[in-house]
Amino acid sequence: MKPRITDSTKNASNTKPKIADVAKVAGVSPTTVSRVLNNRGYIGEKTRTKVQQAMEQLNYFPNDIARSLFIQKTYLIGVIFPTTSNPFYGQLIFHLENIAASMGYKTLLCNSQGREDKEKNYLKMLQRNQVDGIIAGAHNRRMEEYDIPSLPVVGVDRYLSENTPVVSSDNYDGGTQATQLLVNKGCKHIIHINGPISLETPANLRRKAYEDTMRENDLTPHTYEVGLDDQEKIIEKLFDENPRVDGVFASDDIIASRVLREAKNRNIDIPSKLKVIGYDGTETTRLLLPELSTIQQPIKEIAEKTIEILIKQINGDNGDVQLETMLPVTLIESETT
Amino acid sequence: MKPRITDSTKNASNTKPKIADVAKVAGVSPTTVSRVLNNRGYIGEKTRTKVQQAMEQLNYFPNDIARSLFIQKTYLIGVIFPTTSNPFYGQLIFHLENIAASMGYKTLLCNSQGREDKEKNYLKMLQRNQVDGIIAGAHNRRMEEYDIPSLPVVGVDRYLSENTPVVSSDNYDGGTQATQLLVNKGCKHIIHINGPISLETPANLRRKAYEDTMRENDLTPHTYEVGLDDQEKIIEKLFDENPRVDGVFASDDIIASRVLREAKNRNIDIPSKLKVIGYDGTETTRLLLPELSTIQQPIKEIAEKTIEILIKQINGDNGDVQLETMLPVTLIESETT
DNA sequence: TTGTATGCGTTATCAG
DNA sequence: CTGATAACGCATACAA
Repeated sequence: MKPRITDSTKNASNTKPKIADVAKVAGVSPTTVSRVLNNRGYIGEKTRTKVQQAMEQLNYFPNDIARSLFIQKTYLIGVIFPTTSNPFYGQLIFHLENIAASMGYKTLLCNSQGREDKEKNYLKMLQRNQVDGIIAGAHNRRMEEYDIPSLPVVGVDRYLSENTPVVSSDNYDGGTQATQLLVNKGCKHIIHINGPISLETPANLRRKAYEDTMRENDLTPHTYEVGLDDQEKIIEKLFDENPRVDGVFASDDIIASRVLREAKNRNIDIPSKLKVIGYDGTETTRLLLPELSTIQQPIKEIAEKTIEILIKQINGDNGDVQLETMLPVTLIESETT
Repeated sequence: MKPRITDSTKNASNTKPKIADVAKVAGVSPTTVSRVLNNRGYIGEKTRTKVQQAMEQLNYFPNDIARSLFIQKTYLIGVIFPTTSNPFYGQLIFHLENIAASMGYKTLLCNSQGREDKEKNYLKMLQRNQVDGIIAGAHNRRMEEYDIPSLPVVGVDRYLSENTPVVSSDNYDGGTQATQLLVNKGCKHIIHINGPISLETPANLRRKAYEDTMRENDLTPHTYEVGLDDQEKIIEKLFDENPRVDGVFASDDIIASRVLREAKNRNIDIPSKLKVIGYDGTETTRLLLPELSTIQQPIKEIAEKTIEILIKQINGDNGDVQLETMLPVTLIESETT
């Protein structure tokens, strides 16, 4: 009952055809084949079609490895982030790959999991693979490993090293809008939750904006720092230590969702007793937790700007790349405020 | 105030050092350098250290492109899925890349967005790049394009072509468990929501299991088909047409979350009036929507098995690869049932 | 308009 | 134990 495997007429021999094979079939020289492949120089119409037919017949695919070796360019970019599993990075990487592909670049994916050793290994791997550029938003502190001579690098929401361009959302404005919204809604005891301040990231501006806005409104700022694995514990502590808390600005939507959960556990009504606002506003979060108010990052625009700057650098236009780009955020007011 | 850029002592010239450069510095032949690089053949201890020092000094990185060209192997695998933005694919791709990396393979990322034209382009791109293998779970129907002579391919939850191995969760068992749970909880009017049946995917077994289980319990199965863009509309229709519905088995958690939302809009209490169960159980869903009961796929195990089969094929062990692998699911009972 | 020869950086073969 | 040489598949300078 198994369907028999029909003999493919495409390619009798099992080795991949190369330019020389195409040339032989078409009755021309390898150079000519290369010419029709790249539309370079003058070629007769008849020879062109002859060659194209030969390529069809042999099911020929150009070998980009050999080509890369010769032209000294791979059209490969490395993309290093903690994990595609996270909705923000997943969506960001989707757009990065998508835009890169539309410009002829291919994406080598690296999930560093926030581990410095992995990140360094990936960096070496990418260099061995002769990538044309690197996009990263992955690690803890500045790494001199990112100072690679003549290898363009762009950071997303992370300062990678001196002189490495960074693209991010307008974190200060986002932090201000989030905090001010809670204030406007009458919250008096507003707490901020953020990642460790030791991470040198533009996202720290969210915290600064929070603190500034609190002070401008004669309120006392209070920030809790969380890591990746201690979020639940810290949030419990937050509630234990601050029974009067009536507003929380979480630096991302995952943390915000954990706050909502803990509030539910404690029978604290949202939003009458406690208002919560997050940050990111990914598609997935909007879908699964639409009731969460949040500051939405312009993820697609961040990706576009990042690729634009990277490719500008790859092409040697180093003159007019700005070191820091901040894109506008959008306040999404929903049911938790 | 700008910090001055300290002259790097690593590499004065701006061109990447190659084996010949290392050889020159170490005072040996390129062959010898290659030998210490690959630990091949016999090498004197002194020459080895001499060479290693030279590599350090020049900050030498082997050129994997050139190496690939010679050894006829790239250690590259192509990964084609609709989008990393989706929590299920994001998590799956994370594990795939992670495991591949641990085995020395690099991942070329392709987001096909469910579009056949994009998928075909990616397939060509991957072949031009001489990938050693392809993992895909991306498209609508079988494509003969996946029948590539001597290029290993493994599908995840998708039948790609005859003779292409597939790895998936045990969809039939998952569908049975989900449906039976609703039945056990007393639901009489259980509706199933699934993707178009025209997709030739093992996930269709979820539907079959639902239908079989319903009949075994003397209930009438009723399935609504949704695409990517019409989910909200179809779900509204479902409620309009079935006022007595008291149970919904959605074929993924995103759909399930939309059902929950619509139920809320209509003031239908969950779970007393309506019970809902989804499918996937990704980290993100569990985090953002923990109240949702679901059938959890063993995503990491799926990734492991997929890579195992792919690499087995890459290594030419074609004998004992099974065409279809189904991994066990886990019922997560939460608050929506 | 087309063909010949060379080299991209690496490794394997074979000789010393 | 080490070195010279050819070849992987391709694209360019140069020749015809």
